[in-house]
Amino acid sequence: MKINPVNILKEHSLKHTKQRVRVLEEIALDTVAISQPELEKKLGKEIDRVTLYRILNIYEDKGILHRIMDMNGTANYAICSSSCSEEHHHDEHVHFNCTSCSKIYCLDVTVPKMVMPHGFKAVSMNTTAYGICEKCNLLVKEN
Amino acid sequence: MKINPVNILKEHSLKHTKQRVRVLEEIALDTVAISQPELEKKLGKEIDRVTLYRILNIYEDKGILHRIMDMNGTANYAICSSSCSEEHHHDEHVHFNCTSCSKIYCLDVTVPKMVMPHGFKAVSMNTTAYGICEKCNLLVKEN
DNA sequence: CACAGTAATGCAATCAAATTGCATTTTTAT
DNA sequence: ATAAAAATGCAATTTGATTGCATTACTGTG
Ligand SMILES: [Mn+2]
Ligand SMILES: [Mn+2]
Ligand SMILES: [Zn+2]
Ligand SMILES: [Zn+2]
Repeated sequence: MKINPVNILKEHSLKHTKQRVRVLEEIALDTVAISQPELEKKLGKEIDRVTLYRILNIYEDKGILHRIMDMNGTANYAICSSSCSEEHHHDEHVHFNCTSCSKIYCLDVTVPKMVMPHGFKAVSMNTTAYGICEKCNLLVKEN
Repeated sequence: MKINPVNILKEHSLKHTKQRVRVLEEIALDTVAISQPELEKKLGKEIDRVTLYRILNIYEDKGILHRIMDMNGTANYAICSSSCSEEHHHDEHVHFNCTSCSKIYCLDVTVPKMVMPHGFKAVSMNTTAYGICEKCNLLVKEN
């Protein structure tokens, strides 16, 4: 699915600025989530650090990006599926966090329904698997 | 199950200091996980901030505590089940993060096995449900 | 139980992440 | 083209975490 930053901005009635377009382009480059530090490094001085924070926050609020926290408390961002909205993120798929390369994948695996104890009402679910990703597994085999 | 801080320290061949005992006591007070900021506040100036960091880290390494990250990237700590070791944490239960009181519960619900895509080898799993906890649900009904 | 070696603690300093305030620049509607 | 509103960049601040080192506390041995 092709990402069109300009359309996305329009759809969410956000002003079209080159910084906002740039951030979406960068995140759309790869299917794996990108961490805030990585993004910062890639964008270098094209975009001010503070502006990046603000853009990421607004994108999350609007349901354009979803944020996945890794075990170090670092934020990672990926483009949301089209069903996400300002009211609710539909991010009910499993994430895979590679302990070798530390990349985070949005897997096409749905989180199974789980029965909560009496009195607990779950409205959303977050599942992350930790282990070795496809690429890292291949690298090991080659050597 | 009753927690005995002194025994726990012995079992893991850690030196017995009043700060270490204090931290375990505090965490054992409640079955819900406690956040680092809360802990810091509760311990006040009994224990230096830096010492607390070091104690929590060593407890996690040793498999005495497990760390649960909330959606803000804040660390929360709970006593591990007895089956946890330095080699491997067995924390395969579901966590419940209340969006109202922000408490994190270790639920007695096991994470169902999920099939990973080809090439991805998961070694551990982390599942957190977000919603309203038992206590907060009761509070709502009362009003 | 004293003592020596070793490890843990507390404090100050440093590093890093995130937020805030405000002047300047950019966008968009008219 | 213009004006109002919003976004950006920069400096300053706040908050969170780590490091180095002198002092203090623990533990095993005699
Ligand atoms: Mn995802
Ligand atoms: Mn737990
Ligand atoms: Zn990998
Ligand atoms: Zn609650």
